[in-house]
Amino acid sequence: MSRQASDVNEPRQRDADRSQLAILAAASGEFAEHGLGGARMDRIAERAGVDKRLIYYYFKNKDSLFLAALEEAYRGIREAEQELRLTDLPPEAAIRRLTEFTWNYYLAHPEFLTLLNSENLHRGRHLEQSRNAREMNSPLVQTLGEILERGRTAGVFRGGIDPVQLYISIAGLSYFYLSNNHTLSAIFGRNLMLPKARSERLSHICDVILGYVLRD
Amino acid sequence: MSRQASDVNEPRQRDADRSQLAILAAASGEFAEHGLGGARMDRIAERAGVDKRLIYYYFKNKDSLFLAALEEAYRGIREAEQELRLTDLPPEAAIRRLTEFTWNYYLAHPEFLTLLNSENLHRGRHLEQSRNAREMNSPLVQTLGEILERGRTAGVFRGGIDPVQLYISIAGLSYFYLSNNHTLSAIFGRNLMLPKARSERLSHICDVILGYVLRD
DNA sequence: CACTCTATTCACTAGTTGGTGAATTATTGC
DNA sequence: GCAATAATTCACCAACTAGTGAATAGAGTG
Repeated sequence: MSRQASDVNEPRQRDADRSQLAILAAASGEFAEHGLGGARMDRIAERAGVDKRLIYYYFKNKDSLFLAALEEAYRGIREAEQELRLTDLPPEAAIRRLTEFTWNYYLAHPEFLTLLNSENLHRGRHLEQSRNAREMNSPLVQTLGEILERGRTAGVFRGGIDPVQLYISIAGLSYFYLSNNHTLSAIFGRNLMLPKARSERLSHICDVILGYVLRD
Repeated sequence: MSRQASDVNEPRQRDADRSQLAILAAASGEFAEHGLGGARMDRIAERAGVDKRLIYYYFKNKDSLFLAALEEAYRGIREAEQELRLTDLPPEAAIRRLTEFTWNYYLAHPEFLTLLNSENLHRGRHLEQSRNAREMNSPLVQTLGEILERGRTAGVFRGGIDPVQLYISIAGLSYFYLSNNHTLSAIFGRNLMLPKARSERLSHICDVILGYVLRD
């Protein structure tokens, strides 16, 4: 951001970068736990160990802070996805890996799910103002398209699959289970977060997705 | 609730039933639009055309009101599902019908989705206190189990399908697309709510689900 | 018609809540 | 070492917000 961290580890009193990062992390947690409406600026300040005024100094207001947290969340998952190196894998392995990764990432980052839910509750009005939202996410669709094309020409995948539809399905099968696990566990009377239930879910998802893309 | 409506249509000044229903409907809308934290009791009163005090008279407090709205939402979808008469249909047609119904119901009742999202944000703490949540939803799992069994013995479905997993997948494929349509539309740079996109989605979902349940 | 109960309204508050003006201190460039 | 600038703190507020006490007015009953 503004200044480079010095290589010596002397405890600095002032550190713009660290403050901003602390605020962003605190905001992520707070927004994820309480939603945009339920999040409290005072609480974010406290969590970040920073005076509340500083939040407004670096991030204009609550909505801008929310957008910053949201963009950071997308950056996180897309960065992790890039590291999968799906283009180096055979088509079927690539799809399986993406599916498993998506499940595991959501599982490890529940704040990503609730952040997205909040943004959708507000009709995507924050993301609308973000100019780098689309370009941050388009590589994924392109990679997926290439995998599908490779699979099709190799004769292992069926043709005519829309990469966007497929990605939404891969994501949705994990997302819904994890995001709604409390209501689902309640209405079905069984704890869906037990290790056994979770592994059964992942294998079910893989069955569904691979059963769809693979040529019969 | 407390009193029967008279069969004549004279405009009554006082009507406990009508007030409660109006409050519940207004609460549903308000909670769905703003979430639990963002919902305003004053606004609910205004939407219901009722003094705010009346809300507390009939529904203790905000949380109880939210639970009431939530239970009402579940009652709505489960009631509609019962009317599908899935047990009268051949297995494949039944699954297709349930899948299409789920999509269409979510599409027509977006408040159902956001209400559930809110409840999950709050870790299902309202639904936990509801003692009729499970029994309201169990018939669906039973029906689905019967359909799967019929399909399997008829040789058209594969075996070993968990009805809960399948229902979560059927629901999830529609839910995620519709609930997160704003962020998805933004990051993929294409309007997912256009009629063409919607019909493509439904047909994709049917392909995925039926491709999974049908024996190869 | 009076009486009782229920439905509804009115006035009010204690505690928040997002946001800000202005002072203050550390850091950095000169 | 001295300005200038950036980072941080402090005190404060107007608008809200869930919730309540108490008064009031219909509706059914005898």
